[in-house]
Amino acid sequence: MHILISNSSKEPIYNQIKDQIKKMVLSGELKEGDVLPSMRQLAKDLHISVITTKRAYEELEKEGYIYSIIGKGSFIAEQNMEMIKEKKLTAIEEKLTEVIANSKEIGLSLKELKEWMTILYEE
Amino acid sequence: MHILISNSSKEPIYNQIKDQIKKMVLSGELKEGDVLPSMRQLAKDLHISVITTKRAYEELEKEGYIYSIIGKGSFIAEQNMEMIKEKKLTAIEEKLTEVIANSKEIGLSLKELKEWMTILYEE
DNA sequence: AGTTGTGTATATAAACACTATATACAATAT
DNA sequence: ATATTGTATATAGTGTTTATATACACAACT
Repeated sequence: MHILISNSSKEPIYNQIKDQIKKMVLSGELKEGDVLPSMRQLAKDLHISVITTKRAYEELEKEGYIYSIIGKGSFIAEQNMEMIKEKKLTAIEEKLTEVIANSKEIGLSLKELKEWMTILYEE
Repeated sequence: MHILISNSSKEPIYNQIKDQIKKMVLSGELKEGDVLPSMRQLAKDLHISVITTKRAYEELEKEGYIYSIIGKGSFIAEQNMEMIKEKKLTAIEEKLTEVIANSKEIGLSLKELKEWMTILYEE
């Protein structure tokens, strides 16, 4: 369970924490039931305030990645992969719809759009 | 040339002005060379500061909708379709990049993405 | 030339949002 | 009981956004 933060990064600390934990969940490095460092411990390790780790964990909980229990600790939540996927798919569809609307406005063909996407995908 | 502002709106004043002028340009109500109210006159009419009208006009100029000449006034610019296209292309690229990032996270392949896009495009 | 009407630049104020914090409170484990 | 866990409240520091006053620069018109 290694979390690093960069003070020079423009990303806020709580976000750096969130991203790293999310990544570990998505990669399978962390699995359902796994214990996370306590807010206080993590705060001590990173030399930041408890409130900041609290914020990171709180948002991760809202997004369904972890859950916390007073007196016990914080844990990786049931991997509701389907749910996460669903959310991302919805987001993708929304953006894709906008992209297509914009493309049609300026007469960008489906073929051109696909070619562009291929280039971006492979970068 | 009627511009109205709402003080209760959450939209900033300079943006309300911008949007209304843009709309008139895009609808054809205002055409190349048409004279806009002077910054001072508009400020007086709307009971706001010149700096605010200045900001609206300034941004409209940056976006290519109008141009201003010291001592003369502000005018509707040549309708530069190319420029508008360029902007849309940039917007498309940004969204497409996000779409691809999201797709990779959940393992959506380029092929699947293309198929999806085809469906959305043809709807 | 002088006056008036244009747009412009600088420095500032006020409101708001965001990030991070200290400190005290509440529940659980031992 | 005591230590360890998460939680709630109130606050400080920072940066961004919105709007302003005031003085400057250029052009048109007597």
